[in-house]
Amino acid sequence: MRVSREKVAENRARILDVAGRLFREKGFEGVGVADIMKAAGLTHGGFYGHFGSKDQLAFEASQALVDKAAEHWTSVVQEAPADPLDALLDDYLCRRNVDAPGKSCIFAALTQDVSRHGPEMQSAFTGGLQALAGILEAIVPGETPQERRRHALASLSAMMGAVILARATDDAALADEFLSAVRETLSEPSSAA
Amino acid sequence: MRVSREKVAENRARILDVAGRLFREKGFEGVGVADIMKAAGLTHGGFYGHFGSKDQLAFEASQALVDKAAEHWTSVVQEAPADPLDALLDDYLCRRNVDAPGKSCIFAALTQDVSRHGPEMQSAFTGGLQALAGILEAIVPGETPQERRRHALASLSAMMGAVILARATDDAALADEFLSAVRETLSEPSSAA
DNA sequence: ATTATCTATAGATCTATAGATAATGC
DNA sequence: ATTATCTATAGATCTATAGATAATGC
Repeated sequence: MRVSREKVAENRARILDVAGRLFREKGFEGVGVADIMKAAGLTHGGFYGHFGSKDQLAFEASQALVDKAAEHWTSVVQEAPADPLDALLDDYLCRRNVDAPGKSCIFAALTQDVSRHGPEMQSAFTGGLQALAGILEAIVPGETPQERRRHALASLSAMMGAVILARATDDAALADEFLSAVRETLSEPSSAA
Repeated sequence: MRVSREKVAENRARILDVAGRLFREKGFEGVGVADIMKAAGLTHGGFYGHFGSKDQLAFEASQALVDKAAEHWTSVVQEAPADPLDALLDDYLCRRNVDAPGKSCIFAALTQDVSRHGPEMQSAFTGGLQALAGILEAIVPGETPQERRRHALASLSAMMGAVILARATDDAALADEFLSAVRETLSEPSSAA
């Protein structure tokens, strides 16, 4: 059952896409190659024609999601030139984001998994974090570049921390409190101090 | 090879202790029952005399670590009545904490794993997060209880977010920046605003 | 006699590979 | 003829259990 060259590229892209979703939902170790291929509508054995190993897929899918996150943040900021920080906070700190890990930020879903992985994966995450920090530096309050850098990294920690904690509780009210607490704290100009 | 009743209790406690360390280091799915028992100096099969399943061990070990975290925070705060918030920030946002996940805060190590688990585990986490939030509420700046509550949840998000992100990067300078950014932002009284 | 632990293994699952199959593309 | 996918399976690993072993505690 050979397929056209175009279909091959399509299949590879679909495997990457499905893997990105399942990894974010279940973690790298919570999903197998067979699960991914089945969700992509292909057979288990066909996987190794596209990727050398599950680890290589995990790396490529993660790199793609890291890049996608930076692109998404850039577009959210560009589409709201009047109040880019508020737009970003609204976009990130929302229930939809908390409830759909398979469709949202890789950092909120796989950071702890990545910290247990090898240096390639951590290098991809480092690049993504620097990119997001750079976007924030340009829009957070602060008198000096140092102040804005510090504020950007603290904001990044709080935003991702809030979503990560909100997902781990079965108390919906507490989850919402995490989101709104960070939302309100970061949108106050005085919090830059 | 039967052992004394006292030894049995000791063995059970050691399994829990070793499991708590290995789970924090490698995640719930990254370590097996055999690994845990070997690290505890016992054989694989003996496990099921102490716990009904791996999942039950994961729950009991997590509950114990959640309780331990709240006790630790309480003692840190009590030992520095002059500046409890600074003491807590110093204790939490440090390299030793980042570098030794097996010995430090369960929330910084297993929160994303827990968000993929069942409601019992999430319930244990919820209780722990409320306890830590309560400790923070008493020591963060803020005029009203609402303001302190909000500040406590935002601080919790930033503290845990910083350690989680610091662990996922291979760039030691960036990791330190996350820690110091949150450290400095949260210790400034004006940041409560 | 009871029972905590050990030895051995069943049964399921997971990654990866080998060879067969069948449609594309020279 | 080439090659992307499929079928089938090897080999490793993981959870859990059954029966044997040997030291405790009535």
